[in-house]
Amino acid sequence: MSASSSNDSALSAWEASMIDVFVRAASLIGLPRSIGEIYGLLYCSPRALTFDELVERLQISKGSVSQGVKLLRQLGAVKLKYVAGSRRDHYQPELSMKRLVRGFIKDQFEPHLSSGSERLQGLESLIQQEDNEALREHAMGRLGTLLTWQQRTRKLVPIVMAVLGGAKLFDQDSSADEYVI
Amino acid sequence: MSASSSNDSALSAWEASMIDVFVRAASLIGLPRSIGEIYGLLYCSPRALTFDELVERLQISKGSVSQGVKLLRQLGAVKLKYVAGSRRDHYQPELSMKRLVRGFIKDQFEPHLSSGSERLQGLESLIQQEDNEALREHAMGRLGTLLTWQQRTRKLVPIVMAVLGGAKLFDQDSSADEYVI
DNA sequence: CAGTTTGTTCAAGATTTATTGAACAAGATA
DNA sequence: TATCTTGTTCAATAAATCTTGAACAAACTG
Repeated sequence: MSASSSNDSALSAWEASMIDVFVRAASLIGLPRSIGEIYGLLYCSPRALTFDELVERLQISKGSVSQGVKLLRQLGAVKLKYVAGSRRDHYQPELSMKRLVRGFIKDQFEPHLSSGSERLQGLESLIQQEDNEALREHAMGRLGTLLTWQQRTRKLVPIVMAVLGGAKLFDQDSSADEYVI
Repeated sequence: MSASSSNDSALSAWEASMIDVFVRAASLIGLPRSIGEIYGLLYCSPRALTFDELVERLQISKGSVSQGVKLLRQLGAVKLKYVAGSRRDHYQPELSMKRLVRGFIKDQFEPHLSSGSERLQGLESLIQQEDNEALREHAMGRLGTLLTWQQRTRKLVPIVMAVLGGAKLFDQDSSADEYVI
């Protein structure tokens, strides 16, 4: 017979291909392959899947599934569904793009933005210790630019969320579409 | 005397701290440490720096500087400045946030978005090979959702660029600020 | 309680990614 | 042409990250 423990849980062609899309998307935002696989399989499935089903169909370890599901739930990308008569956890994917993006921003992006703010605060006093006056003034100017960049980034977040929430803006640059928040 | 070949090119406290900001930012968008270091040092400097100065002040190899500068130029984050009377290349940082973001999106983001489009195209025919009709219809529904997400992402790019370009939008969600493109 | 089911933890191993540095190419200089 | 300067390439090495799986904890079952 065929090699390896062939079970009927193998992924179909379209499932493998759709999971591949999520694996690439995960990699794009710096998340490991297994995360993309787990979310991808849940996204393909018409019903909530159990821990064991994820292990078996994806052929990855229990450890990977456990950690992957943990992070995905933290991001709000996967939710538990309680199924009567079963002790097992059943996992479902979040399907709202807005919530997915919000979860990612809140968990993976905002913390860096906040710690960045603190860091820039401390930078000013270090710059004041520079002896060379011209260089010190130059550095203060650059610090100012950095603060501007930070402010713009902060303003961007709610705008992105608004667009993903279905809001429309009027956009005079792109002639074809009209947006209004 | 002190250990190691101590030269007077060591980074000052504020330089190290500012470079650290860029190293973290680079890591956030999936770029290696050396890229953040190179851009960071150029950002600190009041004048264009040479290849050798980057190697010596950052204490990284010629290979890293060569590859790092190559990518940064590709992203449009670093530009050459021709200096009369010197054969060496002199590098300067791009200081426009809009151009920095545009370069990053064009080089590192758009390609993935484009290849994603192709991939979704092929997915439909794979789904049509699914025997189970209910499952096939479910999969088609999910593919549709994915296409919607892709469209929204594409619409987002020009909006982000517009905001970074200084455009203002009216935003009814955040009560404090008013934006109008 | 003893055994079972379900999922977690984390150190070790596997894999991926980044960095180094010696050999090399291209162009200036003498 | 021979030599020097400047920067690139890429195979080997180092470092960072991910995955595995055995040991463990918690909660249910009989």
